[in-house]
Amino acid sequence: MYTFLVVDDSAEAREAISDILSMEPSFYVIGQASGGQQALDFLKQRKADIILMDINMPEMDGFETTRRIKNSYPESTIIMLSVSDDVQDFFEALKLGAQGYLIKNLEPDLWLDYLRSVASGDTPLEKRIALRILKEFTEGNEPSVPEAEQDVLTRREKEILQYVADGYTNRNIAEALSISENTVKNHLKNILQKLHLKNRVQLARYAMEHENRDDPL
Amino acid sequence: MYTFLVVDDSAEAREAISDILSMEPSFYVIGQASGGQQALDFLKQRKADIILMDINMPEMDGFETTRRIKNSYPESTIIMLSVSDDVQDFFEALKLGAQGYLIKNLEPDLWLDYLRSVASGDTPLEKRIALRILKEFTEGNEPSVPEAEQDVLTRREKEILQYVADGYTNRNIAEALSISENTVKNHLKNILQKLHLKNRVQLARYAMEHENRDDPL
DNA sequence: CCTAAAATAGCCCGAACGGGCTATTTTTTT
DNA sequence: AAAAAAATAGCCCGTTCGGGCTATTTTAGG
Repeated sequence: MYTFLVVDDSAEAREAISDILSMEPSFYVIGQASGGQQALDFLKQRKADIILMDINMPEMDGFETTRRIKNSYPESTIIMLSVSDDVQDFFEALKLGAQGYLIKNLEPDLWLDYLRSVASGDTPLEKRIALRILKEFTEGNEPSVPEAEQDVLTRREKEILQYVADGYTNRNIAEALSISENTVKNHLKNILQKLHLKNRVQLARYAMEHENRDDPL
Repeated sequence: MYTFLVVDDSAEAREAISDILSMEPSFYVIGQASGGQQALDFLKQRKADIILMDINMPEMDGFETTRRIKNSYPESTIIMLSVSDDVQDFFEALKLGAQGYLIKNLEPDLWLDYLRSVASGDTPLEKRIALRILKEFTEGNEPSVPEAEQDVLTRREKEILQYVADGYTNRNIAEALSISENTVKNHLKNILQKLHLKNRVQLARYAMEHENRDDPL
């Protein structure tokens, strides 16, 4: 008996996913959400064993939603869904603490296999399974492991992030570093994009949680 | 030999303060700053033993500047200056970790007495001294201790603060709580004022640092 | 019951933010 | 020396913030 919440902005997609899930007798879809906010609202009322979360959604994307759900319910199990086999997205999902990553147009059988293994909680191997499935779509690519996976931010970007976390405005940062406010904004845009975050408060959270101890660069 | 940095937006005030300090041979004013940012910039170059910080300044007020200085240099000694004998301000200063609070139009002798005692580091009694001086101006007032001094925020305000710290926009918060965005903004304004902070990033910091463990309200 | 505090909501307005662009210079790497 | 990455800077434009107001309704406390 495993309960699912399906989060996707497309109603057709939600139906298609529910159909696949219905092929496994022990899987129950107890809710569908058309967006991140809806998902959060749903979870306030009722918990699901496994949350299937589309990445590409307007308003609040799957990364952000996952971040918030994990923030409120760290123990929740989230599988992220995407049409793409983007390695960056995949690692981003893992970084956010998602339990898995599924490419949408895989065979239903593969989905069920995967979800059964997640549900049964054989879970230290989750990542291996995800990798295996992902590999089906990336064979012929680079060795996939893009290094430290934390050093996405450049030195300057980390510096600016620290100022943001200290509550500086863009203008303040520009003054402190003797550069133009436009440059600060550019860095900010890049940082937001790289970290899949949406505003400077979330950046501040990120900075405090990752607490780059005295950036030993 | 004690070095001082005087922070005040008024040049006349800085001069007056420096004049008082010059009456004590072991006191040296090594710098003046006309604003919070200037003070921070100065401290990047040179440290002062004691920082005299005016509270009422445009741009970045004394509370905010103190918060940042304490953030970067927790060991620094800061005395906050004000024309008022506002009890709230006084406690706010202590809360931010300032070592003292001086009312501007006190007798120079009292200033020197006070600063000598701070400088000599007899310092657990700092607060007592500050209180004594403050008392000269509050005699005839209420028993001055305004309770827990932490419960400034109402239940609702704490709730909203939490959302802010989670990176929600005002609109998001309004939706999550089913109230108007205007109301959220009103709460936000009140919170900012009560905590003497300037923007939501600083609120996020505050929230995370004070980590209301599961608000047991 | 009555009153003070809190929560709700609106308006105006300037400042700050964030996204989407292009483009040049500097630094690093190959 | 050439190529790639990073840092700099600008522009436009719509959204979000934050401050200053007033005002009504709800909730608590005396």
